[in-house]
Amino acid sequence: MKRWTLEDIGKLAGVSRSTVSRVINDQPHTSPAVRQRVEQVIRETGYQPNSAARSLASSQSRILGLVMPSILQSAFTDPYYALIIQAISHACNQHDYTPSLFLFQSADEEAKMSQRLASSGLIDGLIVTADTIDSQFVQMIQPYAIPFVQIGRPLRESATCISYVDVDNEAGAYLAASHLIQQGYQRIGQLATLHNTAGHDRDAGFRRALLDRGLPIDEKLIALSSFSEASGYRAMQQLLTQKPEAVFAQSDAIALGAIRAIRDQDLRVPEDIAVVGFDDMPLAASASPPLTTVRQPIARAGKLAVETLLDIIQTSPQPARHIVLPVELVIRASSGAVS
Amino acid sequence: MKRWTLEDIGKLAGVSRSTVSRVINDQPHTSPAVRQRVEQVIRETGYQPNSAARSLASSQSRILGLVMPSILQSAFTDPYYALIIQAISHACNQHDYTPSLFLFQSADEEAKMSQRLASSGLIDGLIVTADTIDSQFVQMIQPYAIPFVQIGRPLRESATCISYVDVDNEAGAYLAASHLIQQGYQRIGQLATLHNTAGHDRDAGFRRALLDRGLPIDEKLIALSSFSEASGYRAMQQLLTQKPEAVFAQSDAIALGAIRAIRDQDLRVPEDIAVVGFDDMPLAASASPPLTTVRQPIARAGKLAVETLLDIIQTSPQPARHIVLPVELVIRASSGAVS
DNA sequence: CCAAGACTTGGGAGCGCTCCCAAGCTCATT
DNA sequence: AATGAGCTTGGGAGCGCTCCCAAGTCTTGG
Repeated sequence: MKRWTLEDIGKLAGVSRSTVSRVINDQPHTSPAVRQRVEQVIRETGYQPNSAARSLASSQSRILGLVMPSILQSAFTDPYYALIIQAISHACNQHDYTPSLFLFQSADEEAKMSQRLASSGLIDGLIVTADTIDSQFVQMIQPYAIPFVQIGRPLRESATCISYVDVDNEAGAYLAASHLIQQGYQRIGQLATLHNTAGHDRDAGFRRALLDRGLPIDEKLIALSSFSEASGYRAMQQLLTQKPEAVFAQSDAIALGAIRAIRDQDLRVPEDIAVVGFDDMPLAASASPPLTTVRQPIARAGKLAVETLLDIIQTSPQPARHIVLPVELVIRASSGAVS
Repeated sequence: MKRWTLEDIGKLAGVSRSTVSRVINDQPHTSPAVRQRVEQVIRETGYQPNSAARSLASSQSRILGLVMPSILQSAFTDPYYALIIQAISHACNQHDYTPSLFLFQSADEEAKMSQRLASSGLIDGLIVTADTIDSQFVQMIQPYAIPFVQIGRPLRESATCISYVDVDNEAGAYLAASHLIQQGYQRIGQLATLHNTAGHDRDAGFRRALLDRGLPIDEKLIALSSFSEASGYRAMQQLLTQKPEAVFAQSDAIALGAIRAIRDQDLRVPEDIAVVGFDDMPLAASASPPLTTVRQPIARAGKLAVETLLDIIQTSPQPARHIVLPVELVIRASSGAVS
């Protein structure tokens, strides 16, 4: 299969390479007849412009990088990441950008790669999933001019100058806890994680709902987990000693682990203990019983992250963009509600 | 942050750009003293070579593409894909290649992109997860010179000229079914998928084990599923009407769905029905009960796919490489074994 | 009719690097 | 002493494209 160049196509169509370039880049100032002739030759030859030459001449690669810092490594099988990656990939396809992936195994690797990602011209911009409390990656790339968007809220101290796309975690947890309270439950536990800002915000929303409804906050009803099914199982086993009537789990994976722990004690969901999750993963609706959960618009977040990044690349970095997407409560059987 | 060029670094170090190029590319014929001087200037300036210029001049991008055809779209949250992607990404990092991702939404998109992927110089090679029966993507790129490796066995007709990395699915299913037979079970069901070659091979191994041990194959004990937990649940519900004593599920996700269906009927695993899966996903060991399963070396497969592709890129496409990785049976509680 | 502006086209130059060959120096062998 | 081989260094050229400006043609308004 022959590699054609602009010059080749120009000769075949009887025009210059400049004209061919104008045609493939949809620029004005080419007559319709000439345009048609060039497009015909392109179709017949299967010509594809050389990516490296385009990048070098135009100073942009049309490649976006998706970065996952090393501390997310063990959580990577959580469906949340598959859904985010899928949404980002599809959005890139829509906009004629290529997504590339940077999954790091160590902080050293991150330090080594950050400079190269920011300076080599390999990528036009970055999407960073870095709402974890102790990730340094964003700090490392900030001195450079490379455009980036964070998925998840940054810490408050740096939030003003960092563009991010987040979901309203606090409101979601508030909805979940309020729903359980409205169902009449008083001893409401939480399976919480404090590794990232999402975890903190969900914890805050849970606490606010209890306070707003005049319920006391019993710290013994809050067990720490990480965002995995197995970790949720262990945390729920611990929480069962406190005899909660209901439990809010900060993610669906945690919720499924909690359900498994409850059933392993021959208790029933929701008859003995009601459960609410957060995410509305594909698995939630088909769980036993179907899971009441807070739906976060993951696909939408991924899409918006790409679009926000392209906006930054194409217009200007300032002002920083802060997008917080609404969540909604999806009531199914696990909370004992009659829906 | 200034963008430095080879010329800049050469001037600062008092050498030509050719010498700087030789230093950053680890080429011989540069004196140690000069090398050191250049490296010092590089450290002080933070110089990063421009990727597009390198690609254009050297005719290689050092970017590998990972392709997932559109029919895998709905299965993408299966942890198998996260693990494969993670392994591929890490192997790319080790070899100083950048992974890029092509998740397609339609066959049209695939057709449109195949030519560009194969011809634009954007990527040096492709890894294709395309063992599904009706994927056309591999056929579309074959006329081009682009190096590629398939993950999963191709159909027999095209197997000789396509390089692939697979696991021994047939042997794995044989082990699983044999284990159940050795436990004394006679009415052994299967939750099967026939969408891809892995599914076919696992079905073949299951059948061969039964035949080898003189057990009849009862087609009513084989229910069709796809590779998801929910689909496994539904298929198991169907299979329960046939009263199996044990069941081999072609993946861990299917097995977890089967376990849930069994428990929803107030039956116990393994006391009432034994279950064996395939994959050894992170979830398998921590399931209730811990899942007996066939471990496939996903991380190893992903790594080998990258290394095989680099070998093809760096040496030659022929002969095609066929790598089949061994699997192993991991005995836990779900099959009723005393381990 | 003339001048100015808009449209169309082509060619020079540059983007930042790698590849390749020429030139110079040093060392070893005859 | 002369010659050849090996090492080191530098500069020309090219990779394939985009950007920019010059030149030519056509249209419109005064």
